[in-house]
Amino acid sequence: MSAEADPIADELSELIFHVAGRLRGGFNAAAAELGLPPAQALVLANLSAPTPMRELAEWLSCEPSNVTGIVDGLERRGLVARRPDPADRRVKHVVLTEEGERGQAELRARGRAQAHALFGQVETEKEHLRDLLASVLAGSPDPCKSLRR
Amino acid sequence: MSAEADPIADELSELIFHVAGRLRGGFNAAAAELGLPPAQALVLANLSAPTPMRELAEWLSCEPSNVTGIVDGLERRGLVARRPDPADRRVKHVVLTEEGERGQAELRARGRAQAHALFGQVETEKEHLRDLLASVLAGSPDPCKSLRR
DNA sequence: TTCCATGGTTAAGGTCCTGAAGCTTTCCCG
DNA sequence: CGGGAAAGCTTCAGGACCTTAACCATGGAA
Repeated sequence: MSAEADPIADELSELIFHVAGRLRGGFNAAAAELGLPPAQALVLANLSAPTPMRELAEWLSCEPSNVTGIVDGLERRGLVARRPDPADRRVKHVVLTEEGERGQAELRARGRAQAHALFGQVETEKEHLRDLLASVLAGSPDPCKSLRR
Repeated sequence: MSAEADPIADELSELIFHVAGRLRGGFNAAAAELGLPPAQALVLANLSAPTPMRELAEWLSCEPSNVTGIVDGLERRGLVARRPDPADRRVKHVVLTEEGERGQAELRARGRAQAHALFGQVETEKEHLRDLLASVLAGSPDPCKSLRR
């Protein structure tokens, strides 16, 4: 149990939080302009293929009962629909409506613009930064599969 | 309005979110073991000098009315106290109790351990990673002052 | 068939957050 | 000096998020 000081790691945590906070702030602002609360916007932005509720819960790292409410909100706004799985009538797949596709495109466009603006600062070192972050994550296993594509 | 693709920036956003999520997950777990909800733990971990409510609100990027509730929680648990400012009787300074000092030490120790574990992966490049992240943040103005020390 | 596991929902309870309204205290300008 | 505007904090109403426990319907297997 190494109790070394490692002040650089402390700094790194703080920096990561700041950068993530900046990104999340921008994302939430974009979501608010579409009249969407953060969690609903997060799902909308990352949903592509029809996805069972349970899978969404895993991806969000929360309880399935919570996902019910979030998807309820998206459904109420007409951005998403529940489609029963013909093979297993217990599961319901969440799918984008056409309105949902538009909202997703809007959110993703804003996210891309924001990322481009933020990381333009390190234009010449983007690949390096990416590799460093990736190797940080490679340390411990992360069971989160991507929801996109 | 450059609408370039910039797929690296997209990747970077996702990576930042993942790393931050890992950190936040660990922090929240540590907080939960102390019986503290996330926001209260966040304040406890970062509070050092006596701090007016308004300043806390700025640091948390939220409305002052919200801070009231969070500090109420910490006060209810005996970790924090409200001390009136003798110079301006409108303001109340939030200060740590002895119990609060202990909780803060515990939270910070866990945070340090976690950061060390995570960023040990890039041992030889920590400084470089720090500089890259710092220059990302240098891009736009961030009015958030540190609460520590 | 019977039993149990699984996917999803409901209900109750707590935390976080906002906006509007209110209180006290301070500040400033006439 | 006096009176209004402004600042700091709280309260209230309302919404969103999240967890646990209980429940229903379906599926699978002994």
